Amino acid sequence: MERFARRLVSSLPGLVFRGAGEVHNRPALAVTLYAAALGGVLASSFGRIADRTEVHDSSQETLLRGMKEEGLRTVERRYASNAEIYTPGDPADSLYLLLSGVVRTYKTYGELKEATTALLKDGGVFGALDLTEEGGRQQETAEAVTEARVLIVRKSALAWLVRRRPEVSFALFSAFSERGGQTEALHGILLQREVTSRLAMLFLHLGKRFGERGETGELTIDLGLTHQQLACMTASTREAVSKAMIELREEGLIDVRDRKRIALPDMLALLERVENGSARKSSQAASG
Amino acid sequence: MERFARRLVSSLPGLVFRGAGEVHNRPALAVTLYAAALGGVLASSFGRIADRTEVHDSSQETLLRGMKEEGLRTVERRYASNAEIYTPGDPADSLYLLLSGVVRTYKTYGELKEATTALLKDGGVFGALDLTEEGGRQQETAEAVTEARVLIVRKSALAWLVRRRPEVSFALFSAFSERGGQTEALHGILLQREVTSRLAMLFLHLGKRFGERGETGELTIDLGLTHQQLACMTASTREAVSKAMIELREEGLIDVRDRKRIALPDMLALLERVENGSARKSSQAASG
DNA sequence: CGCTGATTTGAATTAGATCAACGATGGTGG
DNA sequence: CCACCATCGTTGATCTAATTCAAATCAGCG
Repeated sequence: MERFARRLVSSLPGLVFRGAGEVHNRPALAVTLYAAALGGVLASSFGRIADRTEVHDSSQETLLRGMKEEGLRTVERRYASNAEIYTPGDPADSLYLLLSGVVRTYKTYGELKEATTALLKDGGVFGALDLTEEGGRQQETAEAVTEARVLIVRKSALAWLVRRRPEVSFALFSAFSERGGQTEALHGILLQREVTSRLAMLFLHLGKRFGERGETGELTIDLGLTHQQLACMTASTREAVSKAMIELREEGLIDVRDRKRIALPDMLALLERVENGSARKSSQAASG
Repeated sequence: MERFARRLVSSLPGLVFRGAGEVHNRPALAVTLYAAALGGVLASSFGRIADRTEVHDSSQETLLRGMKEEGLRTVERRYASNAEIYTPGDPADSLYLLLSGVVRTYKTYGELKEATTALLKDGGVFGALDLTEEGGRQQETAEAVTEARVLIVRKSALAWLVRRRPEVSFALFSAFSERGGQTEALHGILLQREVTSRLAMLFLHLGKRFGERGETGELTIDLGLTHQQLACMTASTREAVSKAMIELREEGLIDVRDRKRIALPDMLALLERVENGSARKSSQAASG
């Protein structure tokens, strides 16, 4: 798949994939690399399926099978839409496996402001991601976006399982790094200066993770997100999101269907929009 | 220590630690929680020592001992200050353990702009943090800030070791979650709207991780950071950092000693500054 | 139908980026 | 040891983007 993405990317004007060692501080570098990161999605737009999620799913299966076969005590719980799963201060002695549905985690900053830190779909793992600190507490809030089924496992039980079945640790590593990728993506969003770019970046990210491919082959994000929610994910305001959405819509980069279904006709154009938007005002080769 | 932090925090006006379930959308909540997270540092300002790093160090020892005893093939390498350890596109088939010195990882955005994503000290682990994807590539650049000794281990070798010695996986979990905490902290910084707040947040973070306690009991950050470097860590500019620094200095929240030694006389006041700075302009109870 | 919440628009204000310029600093090589 | 140069810190003027505030429109729903 990576080969495929490389071919795909290098077939576009201004996007050249370079090998290791050649990639220092060149124009359009960020586009290139991010395009490579988007490889799964881009490739699947040509009829192929991203393999990242498959890998991940299989590792979750490994984990679930291991837990089952060793008779680990787990609790499966259902949460209605908007229900809180845990809040800051709750003991962080368990890990949460999302079996179905969508869950988001967020932090509150300022007095009333909240920022979404991650959006998870089935197969995701959340809760403070470490097995060592038993006495820790949650630092953020997790809430169900859609109805969700969650499997709750004590970290101590998981630690026991890891000792007994080392291979499940790989499932955990995989889940952790998946989560790491999420937060990395959030950086990609927050580091953009302009609201429009941040929003574009967010859509790229959401499209990659939650996009559904319709009949026409277009990727659509159908999470029923309000402008307020988008503002929370881009560290911005409702109004600014409204304006940025209109801007992106007029440029044909996104397309809002009936109610809150966001279609992404051209992810690469969207990506270039991000680049150009921020490239316009970049200066001062930084050395810090 | 947590109990201690709680007592400490709740002894301050406006800062009340609440138990689980009581912590929904209350004023000063973020202060409370962040103060709890800072517990180690705050507590140590009363003569106690943060335990987080100790735990971490011991887990790295476990890892090193395991690698040694099983005869894992590793490469130890020295890097001069400012030397590049890897760049984007390099194969991500190894993990890097920082034995001594300081290393930073950064990404380039736009054409010339770079953003520091993590600052690591001895005991830190870097490189793409997953053991599963062998074929992946680095997405960011790692460079030595000070002279650094780095131990490089193949992921495949590490995977073998995990299977053979399940306990080392805990060391890896610990290292990964440490890194996760780093990126979380970065979010805390980037989510602040104002440069002054972002800078204050950065100092809190750096103080927590790199602060040295002098004779007077003050925490000082002595990394020789330039304004340009601070700008890179706060997604801002040199000039804006200059102004923000002066502002913080005039408020007595930081104190710059001879050359580039930043002293933090009162971490909690700094924290409240972040809160108030953003509280002034918070509105719209968010539900997204 | 009137309510509530979401979206959109506009005007005023402000924070910060940008650009330019200056002295200070520190390291380099002659 | 000194001249040179690059980087750093600071300041001010200008300009743009985004927040803030206010208000109108629109949607679904009891």
